[in-house]
Amino acid sequence: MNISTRFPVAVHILILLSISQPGTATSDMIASSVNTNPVVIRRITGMLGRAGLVEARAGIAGARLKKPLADITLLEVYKAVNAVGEGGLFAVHESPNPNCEVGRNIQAAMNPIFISAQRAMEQILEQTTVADVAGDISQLEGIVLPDYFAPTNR
Amino acid sequence: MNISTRFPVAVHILILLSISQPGTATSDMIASSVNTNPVVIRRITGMLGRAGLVEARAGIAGARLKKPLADITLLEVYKAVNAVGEGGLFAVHESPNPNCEVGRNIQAAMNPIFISAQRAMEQILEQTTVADVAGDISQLEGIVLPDYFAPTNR
DNA sequence: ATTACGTGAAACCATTGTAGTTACATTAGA
DNA sequence: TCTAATGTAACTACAATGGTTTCACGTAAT
Repeated sequence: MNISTRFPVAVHILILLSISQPGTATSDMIASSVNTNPVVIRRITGMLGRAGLVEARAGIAGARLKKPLADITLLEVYKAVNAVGEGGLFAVHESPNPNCEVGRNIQAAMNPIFISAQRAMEQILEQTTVADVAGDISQLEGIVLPDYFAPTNR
Repeated sequence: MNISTRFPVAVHILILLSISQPGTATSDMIASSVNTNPVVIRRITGMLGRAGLVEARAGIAGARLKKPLADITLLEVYKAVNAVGEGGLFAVHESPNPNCEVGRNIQAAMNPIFISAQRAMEQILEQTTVADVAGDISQLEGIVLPDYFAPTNR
């Protein structure tokens, strides 16, 4: 299995919000860029709102960023959309046999490795901001974007 | 979503195979330690066999390790059981709108980050062998196991 | 040879997460 | 008031996972 597309879609949404004139990035408009249904966009925008990354109010077109993109790491977005569920990235097999020496210790033995592997992955996401991604896009386009898209410390 | 339990179960299987007398670790016996169905064990053992980590033959009880546990990294096991599917750890939203500057570049912009995040996670798995896990188990048990369980370079 | 045991594999099912879709109440603003 | 947009619930389709049954086949012991 792999990590939900909510994650890249959320990044897509944030970038669109930042480059759009206020009130123009409706869920319909965003959906046509992402190529999905507006309700999917509203669901994800809602998660971003609950995480404090954007502010969206019913009836008002277009959500508003609550932070500049340069202050939003990919890790924040990833967590906002619950990209990896409760139990962590790695699933464990439940209730192995406590009467077997392997069964009763395997989870304790593997857990630290799972934790550090997941953290290693998340640390990469933490080192990049959404502004970095937007900057890469503008480079790919050969377009000059405002200052706040300047790449950070990569 | 999270990574399949096939991964920890496969590690469990390998350790059981190594500490069992030859021919005693049947899929039934392993299943009772893992607490699942014997067919699930055979399915996973089959994947380990196709990856060259064990050798199992129909009619012969218990698979045989083809390498010492100290020579099997967790990454090898993880790949053997196809813990992360074809598309990689991170899913991308398909066919975003090519008429939008964000839509037509978002994948190219995010892909390198996805790649390196996944690789960071996998590198942790590569640094640990199944023998290390077995060694941790024996430590938790306070049991002394044969030399080939000695922890490697952690 | 027959029998018992174990593996390999196919087939089926229930569960879960994801994403798409429809429908509708609610809110802001012209 | 009317329009447009959001928030949310509900339903659907689909895929991956893991459990289960069933059966053919291989091995080994009697």
